[in-house]
Amino acid sequence: MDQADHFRSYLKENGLTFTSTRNAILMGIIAAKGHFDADELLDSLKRNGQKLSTATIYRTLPLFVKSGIIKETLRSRGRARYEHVWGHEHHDHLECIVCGTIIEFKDDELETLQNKVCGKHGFQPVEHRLGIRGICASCRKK
Amino acid sequence: MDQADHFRSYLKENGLTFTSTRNAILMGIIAAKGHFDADELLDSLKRNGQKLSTATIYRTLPLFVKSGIIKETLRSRGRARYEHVWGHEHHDHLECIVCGTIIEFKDDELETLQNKVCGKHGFQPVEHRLGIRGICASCRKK
DNA sequence: CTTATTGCAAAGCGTTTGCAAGCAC
DNA sequence: GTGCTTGCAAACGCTTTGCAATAAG
Repeated sequence: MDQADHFRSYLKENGLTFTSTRNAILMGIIAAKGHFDADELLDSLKRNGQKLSTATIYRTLPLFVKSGIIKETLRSRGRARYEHVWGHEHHDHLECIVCGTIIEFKDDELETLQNKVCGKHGFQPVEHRLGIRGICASCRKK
Repeated sequence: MDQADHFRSYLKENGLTFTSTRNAILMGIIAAKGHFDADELLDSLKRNGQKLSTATIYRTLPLFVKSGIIKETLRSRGRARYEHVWGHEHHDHLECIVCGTIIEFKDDELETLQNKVCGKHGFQPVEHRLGIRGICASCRKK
């Protein structure tokens, strides 16, 4: 089952409809390949000739989050950011404070250790966000 | 040197003044013992009879951040949250999505591992934020 | 006197919502 | 038809800013 099907069933289960607008938004999410915010998504869809209002974007994004297609990540410059998770492995971020580049990484040991910490506190993790800010390799050279 | 002295010198170095209003805000930060947001800080100071406007709070908090007295943490419910770091050890957060409780923890292994990951990418970390959201022990029992 | 600080009110900005029109089933 | 969707514009909530008054050195 691909993500369009998955989204469709999520909607059906909740008495909602898979409209062409929602399909267009899904295409936009896929096209974003990774991270985006509401405004970027809206722009990219409009540039492709899609008729769309901000209200619709803001009303639709939570549906994609609830269905597990995307998830919210750390906000940046005052805006909520989203990450396409369907078909993408979980990863964390290194964010360069000089050039703004975001490096994605995944470290199993780190994940394991986090779960261990949760266990110590009787805490059942649902999701985590790890963002490390610093200076990337190429900016350090300069 | 205590934090009031430290803040005072930070201000002096930047041609700014240590006013009684700023002193009151510092007292409020200390009294908050841990985490707070602009609104909570404003309220607590006003309750104690301090005359203070929102504009001043918002203009002053960045000074405390830059001087290293406090730092911004993950926002919650749309508000920027701050954490008193002067004299407090670094720690990360477990945030319960049911009751909202924030559990602080510190894990050296986790820190070490994070630095190792940074090393792998030639990345020089400046700060990191790890927030794990999930369900706390007491909410799980219910 | 000169420069920084404060309060007020208004503006900003991302996000949300009420309402009426438009679609899907 | 009934109920979900959409766009528009207005509302919202947190944060920022312009301006004039005030305080500090």
